[in-house]
Amino acid sequence: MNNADAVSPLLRKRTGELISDSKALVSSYPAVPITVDCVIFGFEENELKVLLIRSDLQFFEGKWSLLGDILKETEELKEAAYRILLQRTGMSDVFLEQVKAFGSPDRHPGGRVITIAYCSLLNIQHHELKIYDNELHWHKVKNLCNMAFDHQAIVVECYQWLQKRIQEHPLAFNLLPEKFSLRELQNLYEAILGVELDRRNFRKKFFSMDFLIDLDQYEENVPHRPGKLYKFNFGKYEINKKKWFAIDF
Amino acid sequence: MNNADAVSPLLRKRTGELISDSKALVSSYPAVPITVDCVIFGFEENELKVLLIRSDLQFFEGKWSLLGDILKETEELKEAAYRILLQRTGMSDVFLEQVKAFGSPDRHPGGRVITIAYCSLLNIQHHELKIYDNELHWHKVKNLCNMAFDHQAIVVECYQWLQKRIQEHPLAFNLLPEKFSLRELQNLYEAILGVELDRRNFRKKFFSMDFLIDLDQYEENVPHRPGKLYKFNFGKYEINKKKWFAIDF
DNA sequence: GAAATATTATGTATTTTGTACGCAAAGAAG
DNA sequence: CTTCTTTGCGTACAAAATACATAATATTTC
Repeated sequence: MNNADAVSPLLRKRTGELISDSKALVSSYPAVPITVDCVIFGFEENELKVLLIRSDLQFFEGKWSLLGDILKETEELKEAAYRILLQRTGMSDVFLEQVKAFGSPDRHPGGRVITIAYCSLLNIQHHELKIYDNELHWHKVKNLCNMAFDHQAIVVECYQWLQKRIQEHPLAFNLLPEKFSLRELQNLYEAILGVELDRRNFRKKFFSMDFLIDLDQYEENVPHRPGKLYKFNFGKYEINKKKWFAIDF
Repeated sequence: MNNADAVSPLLRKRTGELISDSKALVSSYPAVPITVDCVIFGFEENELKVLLIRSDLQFFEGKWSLLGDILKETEELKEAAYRILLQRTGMSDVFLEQVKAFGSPDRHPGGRVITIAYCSLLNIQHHELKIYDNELHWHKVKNLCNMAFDHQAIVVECYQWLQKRIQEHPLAFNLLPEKFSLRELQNLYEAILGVELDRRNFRKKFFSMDFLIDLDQYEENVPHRPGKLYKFNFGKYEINKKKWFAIDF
């Protein structure tokens, strides 16, 4: 860092003269290492899960960490998040959105590091999903503990963000296979929101929105009467978003 | 920047050995200058406004810029935002929330600078509000143009964030005086959301939430029948948030 | 001071949406 | 064939959103 002679815009006296050398200005600014962390959610056995890796810092020995990396010099923030996702899961076409920047001066034991947290949603059963590193594991979001850095707080923020978002937008479908039954969809909402919903009213609500495509196919290998399978009509949703109603809580 | 020998967590080979010197690790990371930018909204003459300053970079001569500053070495992100607010407006007890990080590599002509955008809401008529710098001006959000950096995009994101938020939480009151009439409140919602609402139903909705305190005082110096003045009961809201209903759109 | 005008304040009728159930049909298991 | 579970459809009732009517109170105008 080279901030000895940095003059912040806030303290700079306005002389009427404009700053001509903006490169010199920026070089005088103190700099901070930036990382991007991905909170990758999946849904398995009726539980919301998050993908974590064992920390490779001695300081956090045995603790779990989010999947992150250093931001490259000429890389977009989102680009970095996609890069992490691709390398860790083998998947490229996944839902990804920025949630929040975390920048407490003491959040990293090695000095100040600011991280931008991204939330990602994917289908754990997807055929493209390939997790090579055996230090990677899916963890139930319900009982997280023993996490490195401020990563527990980051997961909590992303989880709350997700709870709000799935009620307002059709994000939840990213966590399911392309074809799903209404029961699977309901289980997902119940698990994420932590509530019990009435089957019949849940069904009625989704049908009234008219975004589900009836595939005229049925579940297989279920130990009960198979339910119909549906697809979400993302195209129709984009055209007429207003018909999306908030889900009960 | 000292990233010649930086090894990203993603590429680091997992040998089973843990990293003991986390300070050396962080020092090897490339670093980026960080700024915090405040999108300060106010409400005046039935219009949403944003506080801007003339850019002091020759590159952006004549263009308008958000109020921002360099992040200090041991400063919390939010702390920096409060510092900017205090120095620019003289106010310390204002609504402030992080909205998004903006980090395109080319958003600053002097080299890469990442900024964390905060949204702030204040009452333009507040007696504590003191704007010293005569390069500072309130601008209508409706017709912004000629802005420096990516600041126009940042304002747009914050505006959209605000539109969503005022429907779900009682943020709007931060833009009004402590005592306000129902008409002022409705004008505020109509201006921010860009819709027309029915007076009688708007009133009914707010009264049914039961968060407004009837002050038994009336408007003064208005050219028509004075309306009753109310205060928002933040305490009651904190206890029973569930009674907040979404406002119409 | 009376009438016209503008705005506040309150109410009601209708429609739409949410909620709580009942029950038949389809498959699985014994 | 009977029992159990789950899907799928329907209906009655309660709550909320919407549209609109009218009275009350102040200012302005003549």
